[in-house]
Amino acid sequence: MEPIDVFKALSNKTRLNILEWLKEPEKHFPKQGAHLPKEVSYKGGVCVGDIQEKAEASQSTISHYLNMMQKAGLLESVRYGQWTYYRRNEEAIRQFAEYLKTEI
Amino acid sequence: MEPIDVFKALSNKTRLNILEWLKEPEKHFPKQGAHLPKEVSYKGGVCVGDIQEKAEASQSTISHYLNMMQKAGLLESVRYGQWTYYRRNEEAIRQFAEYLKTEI
DNA sequence: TTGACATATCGAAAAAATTCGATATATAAT
DNA sequence: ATTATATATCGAATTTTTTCGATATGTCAA
Repeated sequence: MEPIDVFKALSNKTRLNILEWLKEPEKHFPKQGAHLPKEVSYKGGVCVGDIQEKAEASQSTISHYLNMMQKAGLLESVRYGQWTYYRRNEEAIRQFAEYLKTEI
Repeated sequence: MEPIDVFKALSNKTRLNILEWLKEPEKHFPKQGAHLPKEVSYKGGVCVGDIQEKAEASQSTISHYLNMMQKAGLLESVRYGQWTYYRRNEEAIRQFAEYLKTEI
């Protein structure tokens, strides 16, 4: 987890929004999980299409953003069938906040 | 203090270094304060030239960086004669770390 | 197996950030 | 006044980021 990549990932309003939305997925994505079979229920994950719709950018842009945020360590993803669900990587985020507090 | 501006300011290795160096100015800038009259002694501030020398970038680039970091709220500056001293804005940095911990 | 849908990847145009040297401004020293 | 020094600002070239539409890949349903 390179701090610089995290800072870059967070220096964009849309990406920052996505991270905040994913703190309370059920609040910001009322329809979330519609495609998820109950038995797997990827806790808190939201599919790309739902995120795209809310973020109002093109599909490729959002896909790119999510990939960037995942590489930075902020998000993690799981694929179920044709859907990819993204959720926050809380442990990594916590670590980053800790790093910021102690090192910066 | 716009979080996005802070994230942008921090998404560059040189600027991140500067912020860290300024945590312990006497350690990283042994000659610091050489120009400062004792009676004013701008606690912990380091002049642009010293920062530039250590950062190994052009004078205009460093001046630009410092200005950017100040606008973001990370640094504050005072001018004494022909020298401008920059130091960390600890209160703003603390606030930012707090924001990150609670909002992100 | 064909068609529909979700997401990822590609390639390119536009916008923004990086970085420099040159120059301007301000102060200090002679 | 002139000269030297420190920093800021300007203008431009280069690099990186943003953002899109088009296309590829993978999965599901009929």
